[in-house]
Amino acid sequence: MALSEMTTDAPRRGRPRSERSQRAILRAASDLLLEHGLSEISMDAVADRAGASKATIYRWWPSKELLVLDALLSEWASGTADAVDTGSLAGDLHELILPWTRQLTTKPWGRVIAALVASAQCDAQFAEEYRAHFVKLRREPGRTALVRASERGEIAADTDVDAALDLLYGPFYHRLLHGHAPLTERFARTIVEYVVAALSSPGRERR
Amino acid sequence: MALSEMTTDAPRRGRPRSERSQRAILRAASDLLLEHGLSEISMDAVADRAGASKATIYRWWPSKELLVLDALLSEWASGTADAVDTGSLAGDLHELILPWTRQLTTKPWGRVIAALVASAQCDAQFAEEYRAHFVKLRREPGRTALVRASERGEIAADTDVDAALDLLYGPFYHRLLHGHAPLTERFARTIVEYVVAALSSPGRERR
Amino acid sequence: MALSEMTTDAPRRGRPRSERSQRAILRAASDLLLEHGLSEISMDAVADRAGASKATIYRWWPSKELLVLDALLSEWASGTADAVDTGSLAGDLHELILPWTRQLTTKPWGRVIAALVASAQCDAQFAEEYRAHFVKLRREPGRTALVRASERGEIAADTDVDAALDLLYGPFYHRLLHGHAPLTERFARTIVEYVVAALSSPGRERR
Amino acid sequence: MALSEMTTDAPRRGRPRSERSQRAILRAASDLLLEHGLSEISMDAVADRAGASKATIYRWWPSKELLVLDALLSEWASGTADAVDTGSLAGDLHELILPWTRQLTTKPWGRVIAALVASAQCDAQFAEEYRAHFVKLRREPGRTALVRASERGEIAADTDVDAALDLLYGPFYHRLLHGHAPLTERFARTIVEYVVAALSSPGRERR
DNA sequence: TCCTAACCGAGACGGTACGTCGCGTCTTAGG
DNA sequence: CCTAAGACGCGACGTACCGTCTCGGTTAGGA
Repeated sequence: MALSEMTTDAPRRGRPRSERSQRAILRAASDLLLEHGLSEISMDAVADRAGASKATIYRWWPSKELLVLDALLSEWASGTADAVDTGSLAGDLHELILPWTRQLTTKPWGRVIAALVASAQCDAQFAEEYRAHFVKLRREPGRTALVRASERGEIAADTDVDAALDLLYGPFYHRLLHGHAPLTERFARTIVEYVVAALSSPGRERR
Repeated sequence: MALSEMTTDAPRRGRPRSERSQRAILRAASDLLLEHGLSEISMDAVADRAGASKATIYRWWPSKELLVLDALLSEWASGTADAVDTGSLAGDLHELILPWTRQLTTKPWGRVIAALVASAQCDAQFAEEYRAHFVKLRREPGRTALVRASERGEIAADTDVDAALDLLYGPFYHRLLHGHAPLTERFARTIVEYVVAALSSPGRERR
Repeated sequence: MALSEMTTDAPRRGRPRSERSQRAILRAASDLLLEHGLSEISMDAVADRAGASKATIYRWWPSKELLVLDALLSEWASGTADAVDTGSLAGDLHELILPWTRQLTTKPWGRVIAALVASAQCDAQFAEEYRAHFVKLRREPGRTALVRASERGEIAADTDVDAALDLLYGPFYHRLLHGHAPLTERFARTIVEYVVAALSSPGRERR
Repeated sequence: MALSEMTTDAPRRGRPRSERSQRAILRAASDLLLEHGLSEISMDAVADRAGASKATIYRWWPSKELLVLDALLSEWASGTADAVDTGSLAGDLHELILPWTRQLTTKPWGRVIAALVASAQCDAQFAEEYRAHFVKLRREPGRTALVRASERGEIAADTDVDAALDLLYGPFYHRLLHGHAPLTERFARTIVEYVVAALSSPGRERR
């Protein structure tokens, strides 16, 4: 509902928007998304399953991609989980990464995200929307943790934070999207360990 | 041509396959791919531009995805570039990564690859084909370099090679697919540096 | 419109069928039919000329044959011309046959009908539809005239009415479909004369 | 074989035409014709079933229609049956009509002929070929019989022979092509009887 | 005994049309 | 003003035939 809510201050006249339809549409989209790929689901099918009309969907969501993005967000409504300060970089990153990977692997969201990533390639506007809600949302807490670690002197002051964030998140997206190996908890711990080691390497510190 | 070539030893009967058509089709696919996204290009358009008939395309490529994969491979025909032994892990990884990122950034292949990644989510067979030709092809030289580094004692013997490879390649795919930051040479150098630092960290070695 | 109209009493929901499209499609079909043979016209061409979409055509007519049949009927909408009672068999048959042959010869319907006849050979359902709307529609007034003549004693009571109707209509269809000779008014008069002679022959009456 | 035989006097060099293929093709065409309609059979299917190549078919028959016509003629190779002089018009017509209707009804040739008739509508050259081999072939003996009857004084000297032939054959083609009633022997006898009555009607003679 | 012309099968080729499906828009009636 | 229903124009899908075109082989007569 995050995306389709355009809060106008005007005291809306006429029949109000049906919450029932809205929920049914997002639910239908989510369900179909887990069964098929984004390109395999049709607006007709969503409308059908939701018992809604296509016109109603298009009235509130300008495209299939944004509908799906909204459906995804409404499924993951919780979970922003502002960075907890555990006192160490390793601890902070664990707190960020482990719940996130668990969320990613409970259901086949990988293909949904992959499809959104693909859609984003041809639609700059949607790309921005997607990045704002998916990528940055996760990176910002990570950035906070890195800055804290830098202030504590745990990592170098001249650390390339953006590259470091890519070093952290990249491996997960890589496995999620390419599927060449599973996204296990063990893998998550290993990556966090490597990232911490990379950034806190004495060799770098001395430079 | 890698994919559509099924070398049968049997003495081919009937009219032989037209190499001209084959090339024209792959070229048309490549060209269109650089102009539009995978989902925006139609088989009709490819056939039209290639001066071929749709039937001919479907005779040799079972799906748009495999055609596009083939087109991509034929564009990048060269470039496997077996791992050069420079004597150091950092040198080896540079030799692998820098030419590859240069190749990725000369043309807008990002969206093509993203679309292929998306397609792979819903088609296990294509996913395997894609991974074999795109992902593994790049990982194997990296694996070789890591094994050499391990044998030289440059990195720990118990290094998780698969995770390390994801640590190396993940950040590049991340930026390529999400587009939140550019794939610069500077970025490549930084990531290689971090990866080397992560694996050769004295803290790890002593353990 | 006769064929594609399924009058349901239910209070029609949703957007109503577009009469404009319907008319344009039938018109396009008629026009193309007069220029080419049934097998030369394509649904694409009909859709194009009608400014309609193929889906709309297929929504209302299950096959090209039924569309063409409908187009033909809508062109000949009038003209059933219930048998007029002129007091004599010869007069009645003239009233039936002459306007009909004029209708048949004003435009090149011959090849259209021939094509429909051919199509009917392979599709029993369409054959029935065709016969009901084309053949029987004309035979019934003829049958009425014959029965009247029989009641008047003009022809034998034991006349084989079906054979007599074939004797009457067969020669016209023969020339129409085979084209070995023209369907002139003179020919029509001659056939009617022969048929009346055949049925009212004293030789037969006495038997 | 009648149609595809262009007897050149030149002493053909090279490999002679394969009679085996020719027979197989005609047989395949006949078989498929009895199972499906002309428009349902494809040259590919004929080639396949005959174990021949499409090129071979097109080398000898310029179109599907002419191939089918040839196949039909080769099935009915015999049967021209020059008019027998029985001494009476009724007898002569019986001799002509009864064997012919028997031939027409033994197998579902009706639809084949109907399809040829339809094809003839759009191809004047084929139409002529068809009429020459199918229609005229039957009409000529009929014409002979009528002329004899006229000379004997059995029918009027001013009889319109062409119309009379249409009166005779039309009803059969009508039932054959429209299928509204069966082509029984009883029907044949009735039509012949009516035709004789029509032509020999005293009313006409005296006029 | 070769040579070579004409045939043969197999099967790929550029096309055209098929009938279906999904898109995003529209036009109804009704809450 | 919103909703469900559903028809609309559009355009791509993957398939089936069309008639043509190479191929490698085969089968004759003439050299």
